[in-house]
Amino acid sequence: MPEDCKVETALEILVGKWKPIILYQLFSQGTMRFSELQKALPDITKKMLTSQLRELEYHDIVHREIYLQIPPKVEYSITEYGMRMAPLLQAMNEWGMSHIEHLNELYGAEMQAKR
Amino acid sequence: MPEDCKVETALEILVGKWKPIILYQLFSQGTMRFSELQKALPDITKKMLTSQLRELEYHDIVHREIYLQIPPKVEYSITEYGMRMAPLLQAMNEWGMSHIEHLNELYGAEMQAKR
DNA sequence: CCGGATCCCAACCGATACTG
DNA sequence: CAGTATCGGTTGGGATCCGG
Repeated sequence: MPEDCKVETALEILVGKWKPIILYQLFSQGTMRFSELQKALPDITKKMLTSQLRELEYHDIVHREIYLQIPPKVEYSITEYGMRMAPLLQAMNEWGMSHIEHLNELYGAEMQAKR
Repeated sequence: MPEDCKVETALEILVGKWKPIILYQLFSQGTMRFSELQKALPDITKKMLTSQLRELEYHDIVHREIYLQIPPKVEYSITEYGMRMAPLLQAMNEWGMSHIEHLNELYGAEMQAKR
């Protein structure tokens, strides 16, 4: 039965213009401050960075640590549970890379995996 | 470097309100006619079914076989290349199922993995 | 420094009607 | 049967400004 397909559940968590790249940063850099994420992702607005992080936090993928001080300091990191996503992200990344090659073979290399 | 993250490439192909369930149908049923897909997905409109299938076809995941006859007959199936997505979809499905359980533990079972 | 609130636009999606 | 055309609603995301 179609209801048994939970691919969409996995997608929910990853879908969002900035989520994959945010996760990539946190996975590779470890703990990062809000401003460090901003620096790493120059084109994202504060609003988007906040909302994307909040959704990841809701799903227990990202942990938000608030330091009560002036000026404020907030650090983000991958949760222990979030670490369990690593193999999946790795698999998606590898599949994505090979798919880009495949598209180049199909349609030629003059395009860069645009759809 | 962030540009090496191709998770988004994999997402591009799966994102779309009906793509996962369409793939689920084709993977489990094999070849299906347009009308059979419509029957299996009662809430999808022809327009959406067509457009989602076209995008999957562009990415060489789905094959479209047209029979020139009256009335028309068109069959859709997973391409040989598309078959290589099976392990990834399987992994995403399993991760999704376990994540639903995890959310239930976190927030209680009164909600069904809604965000 | 780390956001929230508001407004706005573009892309996505649905309903309906029409066609080879 | 298997689509296309058109229109209109909804939602995700960006720009800007305000606040603790």
